[in-house]
Amino acid sequence: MSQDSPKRGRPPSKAARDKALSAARDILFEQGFGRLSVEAVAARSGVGKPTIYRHWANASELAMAALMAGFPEGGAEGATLEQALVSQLTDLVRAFATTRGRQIAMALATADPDSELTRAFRNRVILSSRDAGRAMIAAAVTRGEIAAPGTVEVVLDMIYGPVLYRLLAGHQPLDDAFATALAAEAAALLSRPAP
Amino acid sequence: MSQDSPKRGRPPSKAARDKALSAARDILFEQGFGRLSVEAVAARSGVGKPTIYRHWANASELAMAALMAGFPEGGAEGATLEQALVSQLTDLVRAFATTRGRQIAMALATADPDSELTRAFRNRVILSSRDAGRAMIAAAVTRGEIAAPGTVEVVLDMIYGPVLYRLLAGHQPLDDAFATALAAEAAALLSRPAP
DNA sequence: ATCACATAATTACGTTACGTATCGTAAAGA
DNA sequence: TCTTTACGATACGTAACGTAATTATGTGAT
Repeated sequence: MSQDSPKRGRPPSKAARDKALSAARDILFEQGFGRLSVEAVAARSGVGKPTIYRHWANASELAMAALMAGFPEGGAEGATLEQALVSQLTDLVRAFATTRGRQIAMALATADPDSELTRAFRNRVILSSRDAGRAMIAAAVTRGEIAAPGTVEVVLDMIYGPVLYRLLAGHQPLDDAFATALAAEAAALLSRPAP
Repeated sequence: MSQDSPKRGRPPSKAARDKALSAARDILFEQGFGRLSVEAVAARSGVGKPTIYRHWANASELAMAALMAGFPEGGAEGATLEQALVSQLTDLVRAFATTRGRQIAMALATADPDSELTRAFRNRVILSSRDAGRAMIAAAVTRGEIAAPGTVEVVLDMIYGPVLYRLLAGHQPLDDAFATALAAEAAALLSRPAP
């Protein structure tokens, strides 16, 4: 499908799209989410405002698109579950601990939850690590390293939820030490023999 | 301290403050966070705009103040750790699952993290349940119901983080069933014998 | 080559909300 | 009464919104 019309008229300029995204990213890093407006991106990039609105519905979606590019994949490697978790959670925590992290949280919270781009953003930023984690747990179960947990989805929530929690609540630091401790605690609990 | 001046001049009107808060809450529930503006609150409440700015720095702070009132306390009761957790997490999940929940997340993400009111909000909404949880775990340890976990703070993150995680990421439902499953999984993992 | 068409950039517009300043009025203590 | 402080009303300049009209430009079809 989607071979309906072999393209009539002037094609959308990938250059304009990239210039807008790049300007949005610059503004996000330099001035933060609050300063990101469609007008500012238009002014900085030289791309016309209507063109930006042709690509994204509002500033939140533009922000998400800009933040999505260059976000690390969720995968990780390691011989044991704990090693794999440490590696993955360290990457994740580092990505969130930068200025980018709070901006991502803002974009997530602000954006329309049902939007197409919001879903893509969640898949890329939130759920990819989660999927990798699901595979890691399955592998550990097959290895006999841990017993199968009662509800895998809930266990995944317990592993990845804390990262967002610390970012938003800010009650405790979000750093490498936390990533290590979280991986260790999760692995330790899961490694205990099931009754 | 703070007996500096035994009050000169016209005292701030508690009535005006309450009217503004109540109007803000109404707008939040009827139209959501995006529609909450200082102007709208002023128009709806009859309170002057400058008066509102005298009380709160911006719309986010006003929203937090409005949301803070009427949020459930974090406490919970139960003979076993799991029972207490089920009760507490059900309350928490219900509070977040309503429209209010997403608005709270938005206010949290949007507001200045260092603001005075933001800290108060976090204490009230986020950390009170966490503190109750810490007590519940300590009690369960003393009862011999569970072994002492490696890092209590991390375990608390693993219990309460998932709620915010599901709210923001939206990958899985945030409902009573989830509260029950989360409590069960946490209690089951903690109840396993330490190696 | 020329036509039809979709997109580009520019410009302008009406709207909403911002946060501040000024004003005269109202309520308290001195 | 006088002083002080907060009140409501109003007005202001600024910023950004999202849309429309316009002209220019690049591409496939005729």
